[in-house]
Parts: sequence; structure tokens; C-alpha cells
Amino acid sequence: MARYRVGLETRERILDATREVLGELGLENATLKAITERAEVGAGSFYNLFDSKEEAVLEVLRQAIVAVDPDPAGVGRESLDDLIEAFVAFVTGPDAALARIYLQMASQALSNPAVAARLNRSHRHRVGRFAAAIQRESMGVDAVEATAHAELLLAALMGLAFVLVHDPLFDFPGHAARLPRRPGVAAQT
Amino acid sequence: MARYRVGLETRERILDATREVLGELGLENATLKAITERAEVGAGSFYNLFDSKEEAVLEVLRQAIVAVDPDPAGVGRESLDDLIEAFVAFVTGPDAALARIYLQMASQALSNPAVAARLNRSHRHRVGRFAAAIQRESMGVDAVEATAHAELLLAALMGLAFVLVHDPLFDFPGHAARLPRRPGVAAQT
DNA sequence: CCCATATTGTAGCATGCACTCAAGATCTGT
DNA sequence: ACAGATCTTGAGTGCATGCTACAATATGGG
Repeated sequence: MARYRVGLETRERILDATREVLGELGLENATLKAITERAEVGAGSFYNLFDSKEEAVLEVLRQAIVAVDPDPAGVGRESLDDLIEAFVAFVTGPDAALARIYLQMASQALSNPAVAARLNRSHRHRVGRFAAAIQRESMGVDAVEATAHAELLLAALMGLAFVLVHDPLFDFPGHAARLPRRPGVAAQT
Repeated sequence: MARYRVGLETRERILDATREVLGELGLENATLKAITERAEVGAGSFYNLFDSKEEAVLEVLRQAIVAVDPDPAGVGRESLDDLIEAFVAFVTGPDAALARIYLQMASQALSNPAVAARLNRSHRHRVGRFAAAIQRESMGVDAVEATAHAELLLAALMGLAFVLVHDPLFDFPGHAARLPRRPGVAAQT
């Protein structure tokens, strides 16, 4: 739709505003008014560049899903520390808005099967990456054990991220650093 | 407001319906219509027993916060296994609706400081209980270390609970059982 | 038997939302 | 500089939905 330079710039400005609003106010309050006011554009301008509000929102949600699992080129090479560090950077870095959006999606999915399925795929993929790194670093660990540990690590990272969002003073990087890098002793049967 | 037996019963029925609707449809879709239909009650009847919709909803949210941290009498006595088991029971047992509601609140809180503060208090209290149990069972662990480990355990439990909600086939109890009961080796500095 | 309470469901009111449109401003290639 | 395409505006439309009140009827209980 956008052909002129100004149009493309406005489009970006609207997407930025959408991302900020989603991160700060949540999906529910991400109304057209909130987005257009933040972007400093008229409603008509929005609809010149997007077919619907949904279109802009979905674009940002896609960004969030991608951002949580960055650098796909590194698959098969990166260390567990790298992966954890990347997650910490995702949550505490400049993309924190996307992280908040991702967490919101996680709960939004409670009552939205389509979102849940999408997140699940993304989640399983990340579990695979973590598990592969674990196996690479801790030999003698079989795939099942590595996957289980990966699941624990990711669950803990997500849980810690929630605490951080509720309490901005929470030392997220410190706790993430304490996470056990290799599977612990087997659980009692 | 309710004086007669039938009134009190209807009140309970409405609260049950509110809990179910909140768990299944989420806070957003917990409309008066949804609640009264589920409870098989007219709208007027609802307002004879509650002053507002908010009143019923808040009552259920309170239930969820209490349910996540049960048996306050046991404080100072229970084992870490007990605490973890209680959380597993909370998430997988008959109160699963309350668990889902609790998880929803966790994200609702992203854009609601009042809710966030309330959850934070509840969370810190549970961290304290977990940390105390850890110290009781693993001697030689100082309070700081125990608290940090408690934070990790609770974060992991929350994270695993989210996975379970997204994927009903997820083996939540199995993964919870794998959680390390004592702090691991100190993190690298 | 009588009054207090409970129940119904429709109607009212307000709100807020996504989206449209006609008119004028701005761009950009030529 | 021109002309047509693109961009922008912002009040306005229509719709959906929500919460709540009310007057009439039914039920409970002492």
C-alpha cells in the first residue's frame, strides 16, 4: 500500500507505537486510539497503511516470537551459556517490550488455542536447541535427560522473567546465572 | 444481602460459575452474561446477591491467591517435597481452574500495578516458605543461598505450569519431581 | 397467613471500539 | 513546474457489548 518514502516511515512509526503500547498496556488496552496517538497519526492514516488493527498487532506478535529465539544460524553450534545469555539479553535489553509481549501471549494463550499452538511450536524448538547444547557439553547425558533438563531451564527462565516484570528491582541476570548447567541427580522414583 | 437458604445457595452457584468462567475464558471474557448463563441465573438475581460484577470476580481472585499457598498452619514444619507436591496438586488437581486463574493474573499484572503488588507479596511469602524448608533440609546453606534456590524452584514451577496449560499432555508432575531439592554448585563469578 | 426475600428478563443507558470518508496537503518522476 | 499518485486528517458511523435498574411474579419462613 505504501509507495512513497513518507508512507513507509509512517508505517514503521506505527509498528513502533504498536510494540510500545502492547508492551506497556497489554493486548487488551492496545486500542486503535492508543496506537495512533502514540504514533502521532490520524486514524485514517493508519488505515491507509494497514488493512486492519489486527494486521499491525499480528506483525508485532510475530516479532516477539522471533525475538525470543534469535540467531537461527547458530543452531548446532552455540553453548548453553550463550543461549541463556541470549534470553537474559532478550528480557533485560532494549527489546524488553517484546519480552513483555511474549509473556502476555503466554497467558493470552490460556484462552486462545491458536496462539497456544504457535507458542508451543516455538517452545519445543527452543527446548531442542537447549537440549542439544546440554548434550554437547555434558557427555554421558542421553537425549531424554537433556530434554528434561532443557525443559526445566526454560521454565525457570520464563518464571524468573515473570518475577522481573512484577518487580523491576529483581536481579534477573543473577538468578539466571545460578541455573544449573547440567542435569542434576536423578529424581527419586 | 442473602438471608434465606436459597439465596446463599444461589450465591455459591454464582461464585462457582464465576470461577469456571474465569478459568476457561479468561478475565476478559468473564462477562456478566457468561457468568449468569453458566450459573443458570437471571441478571437481576445476580445483583440481588452482589453489588457488582467486580465483587464476585475479586472474591474468586482472592480464592486463587489463597489456593496457591495453602495450609498456612504448616509454616515452619513442612518439607520441600511437601511444598512442591502441594503446588503440583494445585496445578493438576481439582482446583486447576484456580491455577489457571492465578496464571492469568500473573500476566494481567503486567499492566496493573495493584495486582502486581498483591502477587508480589504472595510470591515473596512463598519464597520464604520454600527457603525455610531448604535451610531445614540442607544444612550448611545460608539464608541468601536458600532464598536464591527457592526463587529458582518457584520460577521453574510457574514456568512448567505455563507449559502444561499450553499442552495438556505435558508431564508436569514428572518434571516437577526432577527439580533439584538443594542448591547446586555456586555459579561462576 | 403475611412479609421479607429471591428471581426473572427486558429495557435503558453509557461507553468504547474499529473503521470510513471526503477533502485537502504532500510527494515524486518527468 | 506539473500532474497524478499517495498521504493525512479527524469528525462521524454503526455496531457491539457491557453493567445495571426495575416492576412483576414466585418462593421462603416464622
